[in-house]
Amino acid sequence: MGSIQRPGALYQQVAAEIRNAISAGEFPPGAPLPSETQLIERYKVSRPTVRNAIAALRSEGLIEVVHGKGSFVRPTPVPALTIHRTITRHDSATYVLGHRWETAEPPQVYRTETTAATGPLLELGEGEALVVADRILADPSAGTRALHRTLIPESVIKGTPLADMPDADPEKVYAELAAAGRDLTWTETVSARMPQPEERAALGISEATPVLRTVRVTYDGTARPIAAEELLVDAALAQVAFRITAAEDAPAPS
Amino acid sequence: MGSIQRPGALYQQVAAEIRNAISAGEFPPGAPLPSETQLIERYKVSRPTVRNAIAALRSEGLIEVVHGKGSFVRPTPVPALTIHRTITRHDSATYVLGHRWETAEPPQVYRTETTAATGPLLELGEGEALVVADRILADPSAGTRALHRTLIPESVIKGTPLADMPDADPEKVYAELAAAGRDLTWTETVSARMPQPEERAALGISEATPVLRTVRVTYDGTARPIAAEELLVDAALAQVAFRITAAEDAPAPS
DNA sequence: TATCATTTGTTCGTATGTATC
DNA sequence: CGATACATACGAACAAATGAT
Repeated sequence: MGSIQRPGALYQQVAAEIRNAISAGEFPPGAPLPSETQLIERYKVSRPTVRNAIAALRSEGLIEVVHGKGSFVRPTPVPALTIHRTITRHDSATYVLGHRWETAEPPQVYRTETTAATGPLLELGEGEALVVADRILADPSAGTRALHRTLIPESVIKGTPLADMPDADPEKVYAELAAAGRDLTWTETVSARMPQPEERAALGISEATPVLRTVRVTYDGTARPIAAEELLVDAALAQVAFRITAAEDAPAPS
Repeated sequence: MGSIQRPGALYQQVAAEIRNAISAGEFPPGAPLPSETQLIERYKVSRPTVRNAIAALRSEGLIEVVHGKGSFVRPTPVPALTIHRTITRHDSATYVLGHRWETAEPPQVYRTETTAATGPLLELGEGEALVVADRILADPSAGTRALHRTLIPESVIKGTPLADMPDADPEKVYAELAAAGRDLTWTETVSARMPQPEERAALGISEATPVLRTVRVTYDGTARPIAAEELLVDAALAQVAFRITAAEDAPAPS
């Protein structure tokens, strides 16, 4: 299936170098990359090799190339359009984001701080203390895997039993929070993007295949959300389905 | 933005030829494409040109290339995994799949027959009569467009007022069906894939960007669905959000 | 308006490495 | 092991888009 390109290939090395330079901030979002000629000099490779590296970054959605101008770091896409639905939960199964998964590997739990990527999820600024749990889930019957991440602000956990069991299942987390008398509501958002190289490797995703990203944010009636869950699955193998029934007081949809 | 590659480029012509050959059935799903050497002879072009064409088809997700073996037509991905949710509709706005759109161009309505792609949506075999309406929708405030398609079996329309107004808005369709005494329920499915070249052009989607595909299937309690809607939007610009509240009799989710 | 330098796009040629059968 | 097929890499030349002169 997903033909694994040789990682030691010259153009892959160049692509990795540029990738690192971007994440290191040398080329911030929107900034132009060095021209092909400059990259040739910088890395002492031929033009086909440079172009191959650029093509790899392009197909990851990391950069954008404009004929006659140059290559530019693609800004993190902020969805300008959100298609909203308001729904009421009726299902009771203890599923992770609506599906029963097995945990393929022990969860990785760590403390960190909110970043520009994770902060907005929880409506927090950058640099706030955060407890993160990463899981690799598996559905053996479908032969699929998924990446699951739970993010909870440390301020929410502090003083609760959760502080002593940071590797708890999401279900237990919600049960604890509900037991603490919180009245929970949720928002779920479905989006899609091209996977990053590590995500492709972890999920075994073949090229030109996007990932579905489902984010669930939990509220308890206070100003800020108290937790966020993120689920990444191969979009070629998985979909998210909603069975809908009209409430008696609701007219027909559309 | 989306740097439009020159359509007249040699490798684009070759890519188009292969694309046509695939959709014409010369290379069915799973079948191997001719080798690079054979393509060089067939189209009288150089190896880089052939490889460029193959790279284009790869990035569309149309073919899969295996080192040392060959290129193969990728079978239409059937989602092996569906993440299910059951929800109750409470919103009443007359939106198209939950969002207010403007119709950018007059809808294109035509009669056709179900295919291997459209048949399963309505749980019909191939060759059943179908009324299809294609729309290009726009959200000027977000600067985004969407492709919307309505599919209704002719057997459902026959004898109803809809037979005389095939270009009706989806809202009117549901209103008519509900007025006919049908008790409607719906299923919505969110998936993602790489756009086809025409879809990319119609939506102005930049490369390496997937499209979100939302499909709504309408049931009326009988065995088969009576209508299907399909909405395609740029996944970099749009997301689908569900605001969730727990029913009083429902436990916490997940 | 026209021209020019810069930058990316396209196309050829050639050679060698590596996976598959 | 050999034949076939795709992957990587270099060199070279011209075309086309962009922005500044």
